[in-house]
Amino acid sequence: MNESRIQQLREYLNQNGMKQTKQRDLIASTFFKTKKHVRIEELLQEVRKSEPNIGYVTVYRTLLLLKECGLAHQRHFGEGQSLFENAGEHHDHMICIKCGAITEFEDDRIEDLQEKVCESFNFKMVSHRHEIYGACSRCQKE
Amino acid sequence: MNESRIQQLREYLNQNGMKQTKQRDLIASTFFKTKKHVRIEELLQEVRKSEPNIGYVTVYRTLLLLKECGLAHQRHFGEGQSLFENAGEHHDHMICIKCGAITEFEDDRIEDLQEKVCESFNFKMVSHRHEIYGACSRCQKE
DNA sequence: CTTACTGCAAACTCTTTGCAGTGCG
DNA sequence: CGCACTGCAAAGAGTTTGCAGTAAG
Repeated sequence: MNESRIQQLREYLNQNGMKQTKQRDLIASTFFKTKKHVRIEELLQEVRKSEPNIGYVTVYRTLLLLKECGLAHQRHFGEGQSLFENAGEHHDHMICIKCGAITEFEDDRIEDLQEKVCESFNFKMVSHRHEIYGACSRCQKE
Repeated sequence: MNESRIQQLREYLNQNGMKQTKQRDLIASTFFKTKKHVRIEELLQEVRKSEPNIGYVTVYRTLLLLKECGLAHQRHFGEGQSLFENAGEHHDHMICIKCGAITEFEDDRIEDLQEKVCESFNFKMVSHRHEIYGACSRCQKE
C-alpha cells in the first residue's frame, strides 16, 4: 500500500527531472504511515525522530510536492495552519468545536446527490469537502 | 430584514454593556446589505466610501462581534484570507478552481442525510460547510 | 465622568522565497 | 561535474494585540 505510493512518487520525480533524496523518502513514507490529518509541524517532529536536522521548509516543500502529484490533499479547517491528508483515503469530516476531535464519515447517498447538483449546474467537480461542526458525543455529556 | 438584524445586534450590545457607535452601525449595516461573501478588506473599502477614516481593525473587530452574536459566519475557502457571510443566508458553495467564481447551491435531501449521519454518530451538529471544487460551465469551454 | 471603542502601529503566526552550500545521478 | 535539493534566515500575508486618545451612556 505505502510501497505503491512511494513508487508513484518516484515515477513523478523521474518524469520531471527531480531527484530522490533521503529526506523526501523519509518524509513521504512517514506521511503515508500517518492515517490521520497531519500538520506540517507535527510531521516535522515525527521525521526529526529519525533525522533531527531536517528543516521545516523541506517538509513543507515535500508536502506541496505530494499534493502536486495527487498523493496528498491540503485542508484548512477553521483557522490557523493547513492540514495535509493522504489522498485515496477520502472521507468527510465531523469536527467537534469543543475538543477539536475529528471524526470521519462517508455516505454514498450524499456523494450521489452531490454529483446530481453538479450536473444541474453544469459544473465539473474535481474535489469537494464536507465538514460538519458541532459537539461530539463525549463533549455533549459535559 | 436588515432592520431586525441591526436590532438584534443592538440588543446584544446592551446585554453585554457594549456601546453603539456610528462605526459599528455603518459596518454592520453595510455588511447586511452585502449578499455575497465579503473579505475584511472589501468591506473596509466599502465603508470607507462613507467614512474614510475607519480602520481595518474596526471592521475586523466588528465582524468578530457579528460572528459572536451569530449574525455572521467566518469561512476559509482554500487559503488566504477569511470571508464572512451573512448568517441566515445558508447555502453551500461550488468554487471554480479556474476563475474563482462562487456559486451557491442548496439541496434539502443532502441536508437531511447529513442530519442522519450526525444522528448515527451521536454528534450534535451546530453548523456545516459543504464545498465543491471544480470547473464552472464557462471555464469548461476554454 | 467612567468605561468602552477607535485607529494607529507593532507583534504574531504561518507560509513562502532567496541563497549559499550539499549531494544525487 | 551539473543541476536539483536542503536548510537557514529573511520576507510576506493576514490576523491579532497594546495603547493613547476619543466618544458613548
